[in-house]
Amino acid sequence: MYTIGQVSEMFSLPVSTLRYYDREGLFPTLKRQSGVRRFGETELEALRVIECLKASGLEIREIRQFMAWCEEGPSTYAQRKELFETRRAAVEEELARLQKTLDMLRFKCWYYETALRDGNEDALKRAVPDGLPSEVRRMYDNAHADAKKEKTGLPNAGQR
Amino acid sequence: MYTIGQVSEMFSLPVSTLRYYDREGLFPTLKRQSGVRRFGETELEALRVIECLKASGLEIREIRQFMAWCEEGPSTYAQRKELFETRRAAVEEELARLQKTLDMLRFKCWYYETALRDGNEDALKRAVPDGLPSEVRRMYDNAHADAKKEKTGLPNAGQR
DNA sequence: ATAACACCTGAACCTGACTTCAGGTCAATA
DNA sequence: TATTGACCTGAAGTCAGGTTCAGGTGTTAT
Repeated sequence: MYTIGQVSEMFSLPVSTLRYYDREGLFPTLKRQSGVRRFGETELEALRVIECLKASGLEIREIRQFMAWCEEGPSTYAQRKELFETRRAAVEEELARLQKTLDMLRFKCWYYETALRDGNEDALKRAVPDGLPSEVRRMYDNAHADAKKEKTGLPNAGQR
Repeated sequence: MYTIGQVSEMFSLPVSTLRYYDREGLFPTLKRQSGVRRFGETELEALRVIECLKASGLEIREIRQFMAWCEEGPSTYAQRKELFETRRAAVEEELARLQKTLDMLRFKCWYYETALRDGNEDALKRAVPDGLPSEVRRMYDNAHADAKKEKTGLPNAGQR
């Protein structure tokens, strides 16, 4: 059993955030000893799942819903499974999106390396996009290909 | 040359967002004809870069800084290059983080598929983690390996 | 016993990124 | 000519996800 301070250390999360999660109903099974929260294995695993679902783009209130389903028992297996399948698809899309972002960034890195060497963008501006080295051209093309974007609900896939 | 409405269509962004970006100084070269914004190729490319930098975790004010550097000419090549290199590293880390998230999600999908088939979690709870099929075990282990997290500044890597 | 320390609460506050609102301009069509 | 539709502005509002604050409790080292 751990105190809030220990859990804060273990997960590198501010104590205030853990209290906020609790207030939001993310630890339905959390117990107290004379007012003090005691975190057990259940809560640690819950926290892992919370971080995972948050990274997958879920909002706090939806995570609370999931935790409520867990409390309800076997009758909600189907909903929980569906939730994770939806999240998996969302994260797979997000990965593809980030790959594209990465190609744009790599292209820009190459671009400014070259500009810095040349001292200006003159040759560069003439070369883009048809006179680019083939590997650079690949990045450029991938970065500029606009895929129809779907809203997958990944508002916070990164973490502060 | 395009109107704000056309650009809104092309990028699937609300008109209000484009005006907000303009207000925030993200289109330093944007011209107007009798009060009406006219977006040219420069602005479209700027918008592509904005979306890329946003996806990489940059805040609006830092994107504005970058746009200002672009206006300043060759003397800022080094800063711009460094910015993109930092962003590339951040996105590479984020990709790794998302991969781990994905393994957790895949594990949970398998878990609830099994629970749904069994009607309960009894056998499952006994199997985790040592009695898991090897592929599932791999996901579980990767998902539960805690890497030291660095703050890479990717607060909004997903998009609404 | 008194100070230090880690915990507690409810309420107010903060931030970033938009969005909405109220009121107005302008060009083209019915 | 009058109405429609797309544009404009500055200011205020919204929302999620925390964080901070003021004041209080309880257990352990000096």
